[in-house]
Amino acid sequence: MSNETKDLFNYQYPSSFLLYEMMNLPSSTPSSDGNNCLDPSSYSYDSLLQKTFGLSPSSSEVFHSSIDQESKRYASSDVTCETPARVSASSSSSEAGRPGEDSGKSQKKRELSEDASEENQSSKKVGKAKKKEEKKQREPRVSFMTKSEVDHLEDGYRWRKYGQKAVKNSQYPRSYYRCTTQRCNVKKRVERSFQDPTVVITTYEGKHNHPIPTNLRGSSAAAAMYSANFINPRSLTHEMFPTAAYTSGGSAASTYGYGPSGYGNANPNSYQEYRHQGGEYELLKEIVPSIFFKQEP
DNA sequence: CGGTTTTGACCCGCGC
DNA sequence: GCGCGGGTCAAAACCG
Repeated sequence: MSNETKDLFNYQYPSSFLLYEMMNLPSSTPSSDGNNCLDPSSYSYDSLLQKTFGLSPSSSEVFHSSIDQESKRYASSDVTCETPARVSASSSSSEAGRPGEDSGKSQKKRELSEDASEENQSSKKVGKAKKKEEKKQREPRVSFMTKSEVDHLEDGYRWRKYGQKAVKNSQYPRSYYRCTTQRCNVKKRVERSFQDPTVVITTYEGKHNHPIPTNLRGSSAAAAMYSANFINPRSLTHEMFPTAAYTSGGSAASTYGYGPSGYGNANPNSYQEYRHQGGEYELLKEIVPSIFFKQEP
């Protein structure tokens, strides 16, 4: 981590560390072996970090937990990708659902309201079936756990909040964000761990089809990314995510950072910009390099 | 004034 | 079939 980064990091997130997890979602993902674990062979997190973040594995530990569907997220993972010594991230590639996801739901309502109109009658049914398929093939998701006081991590992209829901068994709500770039269907969810309020879980879904907005608040954005630091998440992870596999010696990468603002946005300029970590390694590559590599001494 | 956040309503899938 | 929880919509409020 560069000095600059560090400074920034310390400045903004003195004690934040990042936990991360990448998951493949639906079973439909071509992930290697069928289980929902990430395929270690595909992407070693360490290497990922080193390549994209320029971080060395020794810098921190990474946790990886395989998660199935978010709904079962922290509960299902007995499957676990007992991660060996290294964490691996996998990418699922089902981009199939592409056009959908978003459209799926948005269509929903539109259909409902427009259905009233004649022609939509048929599209309604078709649409539903279609939606179903689309739904099954959700986009790859990547989720990160970051110890931070702020909920909103800045990752360089611009997001618009479109919903918030109370999370069961948690006193903290989950916020839903969508990339504001036109035709970009990337979404992300942000919530706090109910077991450790200091940990923010951010889940990205989809892949950005556009470059990162350049009007970031300078290094702060990058810093932010770094900020989501990683520090020995071990204890945390174990307690919080029983199923999460944890690796020692791995490194963690931070993906985004926050602006000083949190929920509401204390920082006028940074309020809704983050760096997004797409759903997969590729995404990481797309995004990270520009920011992280630069800072590498 | 345009873009974002808030928030209640709605839809859907799933388990019982 | 029903209830529950998750995810999204969209109108209104808010803000720079």
